Amino acid sequence: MAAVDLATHPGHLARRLQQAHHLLWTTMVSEEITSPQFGVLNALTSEPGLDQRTVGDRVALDRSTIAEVVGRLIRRGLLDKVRDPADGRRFLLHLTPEGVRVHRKLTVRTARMNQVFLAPLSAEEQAVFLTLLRRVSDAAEQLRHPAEPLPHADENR
Amino acid sequence: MAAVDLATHPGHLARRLQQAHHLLWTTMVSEEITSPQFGVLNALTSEPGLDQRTVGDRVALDRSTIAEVVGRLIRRGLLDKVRDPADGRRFLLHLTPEGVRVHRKLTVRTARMNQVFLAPLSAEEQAVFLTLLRRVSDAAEQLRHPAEPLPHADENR
DNA sequence: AGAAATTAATCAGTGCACTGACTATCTGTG
DNA sequence: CACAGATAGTCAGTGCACTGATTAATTTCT
Repeated sequence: MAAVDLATHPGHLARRLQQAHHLLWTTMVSEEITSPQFGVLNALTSEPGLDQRTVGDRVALDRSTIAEVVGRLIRRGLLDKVRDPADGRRFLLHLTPEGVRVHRKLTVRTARMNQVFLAPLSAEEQAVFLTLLRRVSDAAEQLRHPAEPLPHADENR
Repeated sequence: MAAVDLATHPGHLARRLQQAHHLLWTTMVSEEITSPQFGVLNALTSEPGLDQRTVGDRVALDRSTIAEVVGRLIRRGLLDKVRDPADGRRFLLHLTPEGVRVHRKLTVRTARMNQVFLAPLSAEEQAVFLTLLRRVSDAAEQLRHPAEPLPHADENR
């Protein structure tokens, strides 16, 4: 007995939301380029020449994952990376002309997809939804990089 | 030039929300048992003897993923599966005593974790947040199984 | 200048997630 | 009863995500 209702668990709903998004993305945006990959292209559109780690920060991909995503984009010829002459640890990333083209094409499609995705909500609800998503995500992000020593719950009180 | 703001993209925020949840889960609930694994234990707590596919439906895991998750839970001794004598295609799943014990322990911790996760929102905001998450996810789910107005189509409001 | 600490990136290992192909079993209709 | 279609589960392949260990380059602190 004592089973809980997963529909009241934000973590479960977060996973379902991502599944829903994945479904719409692959049908309405692209089967080749994924949403995180688009995020990388987008970051390098506004800030060309960023290093790998900083791009990861911009699109919320950790150092291991950003390496894989960048690798795939390079293999597809959408990106290239060169060692930073000023700091030999870094690789600087730039979009190729093809990368620019793909980003532009997908930007239009993602806009349409976002509309469909949020269509079940009214305009005001959509705004609230995005704000709440941001607030919860940002708050947890603070825990990862604690600005202050966080009140870590006592294990067995 | 034409870069978009990912903070307005629900898909990006959904991914960030899941990352946030993962962080809290591993620190506050368990490093061994994952959230989807808990979902499976929970489903079998309320409905023991379900077959694999149905459990997958309950916790939103597709047929491939549920197979892997179930495999891990069996390896950990929290679950066992037996062929359905009435239908040789199916495996029926049951919690082991250890599985019951783990589910009970984690249930308490997930409740605490959910509180922390949603703490940045007021009580009313939390309710709104969960409702909006459900509505968007459910709507996209309709697209997967093309809507057919059936009598019992609205199982759960 | 030289040792110590920091930082960027890689690698190995584990787990979730989806698709498409395949096997085995069951069901419905003629 | 037989066979076509549906269903449960597996398997191979790809991609995201996190951790911990390692390597190489840079910065900081004596």
